[in-house]
Parts: sequence; C-alpha cells; structure tokens
Amino acid sequence: MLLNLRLTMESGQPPEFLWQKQGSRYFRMLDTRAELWQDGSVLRYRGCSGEYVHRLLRLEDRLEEVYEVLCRDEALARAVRRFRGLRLTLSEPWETLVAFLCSINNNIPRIKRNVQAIMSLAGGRMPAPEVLAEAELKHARLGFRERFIKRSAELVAEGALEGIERLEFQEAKRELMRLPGVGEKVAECVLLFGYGFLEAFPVDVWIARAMQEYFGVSRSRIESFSARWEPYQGYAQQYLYLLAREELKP
DNA sequence: CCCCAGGTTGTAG
DNA sequence: CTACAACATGGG
Repeated sequence: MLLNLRLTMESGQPPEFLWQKQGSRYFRMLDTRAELWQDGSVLRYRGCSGEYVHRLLRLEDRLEEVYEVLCRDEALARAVRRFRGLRLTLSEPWETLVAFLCSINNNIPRIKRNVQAIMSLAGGRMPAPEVLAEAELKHARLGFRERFIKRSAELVAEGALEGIERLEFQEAKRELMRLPGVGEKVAECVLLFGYGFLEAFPVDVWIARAMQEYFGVSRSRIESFSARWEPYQGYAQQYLYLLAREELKP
C-alpha cells in the first residue's frame, strides 16, 4: 500500500499540528497515548485501532487512480513524482477547525505551538468546545485569533457543527462560514481535512502563486479551473501546495 | 527599522 | 464587485 508517512504527517495538514514527533515516530493523546510509525514500508501503530489509522490516513483512497487524474498536467505530474505516497488525512472536525483558526496569517511552526498550547489545557487532548469557550488562553499567545477561537467555540458548543457532515459541499461551506474567523480558505480546509470532502480546494498564498505560475490562472478563476481535477481537487491542492513551497519561494 | 506567515474582517471606492 | 489596512505574535 502506497504511503509516505513522513510526508503525510509533515505537510501542513492537521496531523502536523495535532501530533508530535519523537525520533521517527508520531504520537498524541487519544483515549491513551497513540503512536504511529513506518517500519520500512510497513505501517505500525500502538494505542489506537487499525480502523482509526485507516481513517486518519485515508487508506481507502486509491492513490494510483488519483495520480491518473492529476498527471494530465505537467506541474502536477512533477509533484506526483516528487511526493509519491503523500496522502490526504482526516482528523476530527472540531480539532481541525481549531487548528485552522490558529493558522490565520500565521506560520507553520507557530501554528503548531499554538495548537499544542491549547491542547496542553486538557492533558494533550483537544479541549471540548464548551471548555475552550471558558478557558484562560492568554498563555497560548494566539494574538487576534484568540477572539475568533473563543467565539467559535461558544457557537460550536451550542451545536453549530451538528449535521454538517450530511450536507452538500456548498451548503456545508456556507454553514461553516457563519463562524467567526472562518472565511473561504479556513472553511475549505475544515471541509477537506475534517470532513473528507475531496472536492474542497483551499486557496492560500501558495496555491494562488502556484496557479498563477503553473497555469496562468488568477485568483478569481481558480475555482472554476480546479474542476479539471474532479473529483480529486483536494489532492491536487495538497500536491500543488508542497510543490509551490519547494519551487516558488519568493 | 523592515518584511512575512496555509487569512478574515470591516470599510471605502 | 474589488482594494486595502488592521489585526498579535514571533522569526529573519
């Protein structure tokens, strides 16, 4: 089974913020301490079920089928050669939302510090929304994001996320965007990494750069252009993101 | 001192 | 509709 665990866990997806690295293994607190690593090409885990790992790493996705769609374009074919085995991940909606609220106008190392600081409030687990809504967060040094997180936590505690997984993509997106701090980009990230909508295509500065440089497509035309990768827009986005970070450093 | 970071929001044109 | 400053914090 095709998997590059390091790329998958360290590619700016929620696991990069929610899990910690120890040597070549990854760990986090679930019910107990869970651990994840690769032994040669064999995936190993401890402290969680095989079903959990299967869902987290989306092992049901047929990567070769995804690659067939992406490789119609030269830039993406290059990304696939370079990042073969990179998979999309699926985390819990609530913790995915918190992670991407932390990501706003922030950089990856600091997003991780912010998320880990929040989780340190609950022994390394993501605090429940009603807990976070009342928590003292000054120590987490979230800056202007603290207000977004606390106000969103209140709404989620009142049920703002209930039933979203059963909605169509566009409607789910509209619902998420009712939350403070959730604009287009954060909404699409939560839909992709927290709900598993593969048609999501979050546009950040790197994707905007990649689309301009590789395809000559401006920001306003990205959404319609990305339909060429249907139904795997989310995978196209993740591969383009890493490619841009490698090739298009300004 | 400057600039930037997996953006969002409010305001102005 | 588009453009743009402000928003905290930390690193280069």
